[in-house]
Amino acid sequence: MKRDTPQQEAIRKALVNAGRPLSVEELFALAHREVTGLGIATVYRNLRALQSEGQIVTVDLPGQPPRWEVAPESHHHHFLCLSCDKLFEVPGCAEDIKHLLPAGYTLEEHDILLRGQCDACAGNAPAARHP
Amino acid sequence: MKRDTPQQEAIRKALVNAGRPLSVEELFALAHREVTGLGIATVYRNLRALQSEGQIVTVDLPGQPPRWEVAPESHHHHFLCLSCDKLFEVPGCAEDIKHLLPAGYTLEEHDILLRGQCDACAGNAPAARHP
DNA sequence: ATGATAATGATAATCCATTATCAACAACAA
DNA sequence: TTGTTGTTGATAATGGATTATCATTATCAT
Repeated sequence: MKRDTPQQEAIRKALVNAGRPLSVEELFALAHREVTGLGIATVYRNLRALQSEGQIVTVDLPGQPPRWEVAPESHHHHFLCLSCDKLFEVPGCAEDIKHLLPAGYTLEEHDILLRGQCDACAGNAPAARHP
Repeated sequence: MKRDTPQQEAIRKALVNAGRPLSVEELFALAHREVTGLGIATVYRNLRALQSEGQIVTVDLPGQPPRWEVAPESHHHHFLCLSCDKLFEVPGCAEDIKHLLPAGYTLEEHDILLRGQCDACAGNAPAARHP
């Protein structure tokens, strides 16, 4: 029977509190603050578990290992900061992507990835806005 | 001094003739038709060489090894067929992606990836349109 | 409080894509 | 034609992320 552990809770809460997709490394660092001695294997294990429970989903980026976010409630895309390498959720969508579709092709899914400087790295924000 | 070889030419021509980004596997299969005995290491070697010459660029897809296309002349994005796994170039861009950008963030780059059925797989095309 | 056993942490093993190695081959200047 | 040496093909090695293993620990129904 399933059991609750501090490790599980630390990992789940880190994802929820972050409010943005986390890499395994980010997640490990955050959860490790709560549970000293946390092992990386436990992070991977619990990520898989949370995924199969439908609580979280992977965010695949070009040329990078996947990140993880809480199962989204609404359609959105992502912004990757080229300075701090943090990934952010951006709500909404670009309507006119459908105009890109060549004749004869059918569209089922799409991804949009924006890259640049996040507010903190662009110098527009107080420090530690995204801890 | 640099030397010309049938392997080099087969690899470069396969990319040019394909008219769309190719994976290493696709490229290897195509070039192997021209040069029997072609080794996979030669494919990787020549891809790197063509890249450093600026003739080709990588196309990074989420969760997949990179593909390769001839250095683009104009801004474009890509369409991935969920049936045949071929990647196609789609010209143009979605103008209103800039509206996605949160306040305080600055945009430097963006990627758009469409997914669905290509014309051949959607049943709209004669066979072998994209050999 | 205790026993059954799920979960953990350390780390070895695996998986895949890519790169390094090196003997054999082949391009090409002379 | 020949010598130099850039290139190739086969394959071992590498690198990085993820998974498996297993002894130990900790949860929780009883």
